Amino acid sequence: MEYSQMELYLKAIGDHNRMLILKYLMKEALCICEFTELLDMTQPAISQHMRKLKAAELVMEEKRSRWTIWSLNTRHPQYPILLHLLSLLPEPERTIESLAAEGKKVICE
Amino acid sequence: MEYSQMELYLKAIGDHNRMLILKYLMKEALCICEFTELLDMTQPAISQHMRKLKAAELVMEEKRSRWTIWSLNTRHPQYPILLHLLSLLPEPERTIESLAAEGKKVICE
DNA sequence: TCATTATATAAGCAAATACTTATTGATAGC
DNA sequence: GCTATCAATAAGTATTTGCTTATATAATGA
Repeated sequence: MEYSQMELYLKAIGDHNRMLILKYLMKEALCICEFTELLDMTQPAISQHMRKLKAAELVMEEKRSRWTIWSLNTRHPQYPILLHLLSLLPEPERTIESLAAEGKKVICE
Repeated sequence: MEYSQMELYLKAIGDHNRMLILKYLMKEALCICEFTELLDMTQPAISQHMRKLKAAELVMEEKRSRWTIWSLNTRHPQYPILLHLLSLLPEPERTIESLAAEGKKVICE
């Protein structure tokens, strides 16, 4: 692995919000509009984060009509390391389920 | 592990020059003046990098008279992960031995 | 076809980062 | 005590990063 690749990889993971994104994706595939509610962030901010995670090949996207569904790239050579790192982190407070209770449940497809 | 801790940890590792520093420290403890030659960087730049690695508890320092000897923190809870990540990287081109051949061998202690 | 929805992209801004030159602080040797 | 050496720190600069508001693009539904 090139140094530049490792730098891209670790920098992609090593951001507070992107770690949260990855923690959520461990459970299930999600779309941007779900993340905007879960993380209380603007759509472009989420989109930029996904662009970085995609560039590092940590996530994959699937277009489903007007929705883009994001999931973890389980085929990544270092996927087990990522899982290990993420397992060290606390579970995020909000869940898709708690969004419903807040009346913020979004519907993707 | 707190999210902020993980961020500090990954950001500390995720820099090209700091990865090189860590690769060298896998082999042996070294001082700033050795790094300045190995990495062809200024002393303050190296010092700032060591400050970041120390803040993330990845390295430890030992003062020996006028020299500060740096070594990996093998007691770090995630030390095995660090070793694994570093093992994925190519060996640095310069070595302490090649410095001698270049007439740049420095003497610490 | 037009309006709506989802999201990528553009442009700009503030903060963080990696570097530099200069200075300061600590230690050793004479 | 003075001088030399090593390295931490200060201050400044250029670049990168994470965010915003605005806009463009793509897909769906009426």
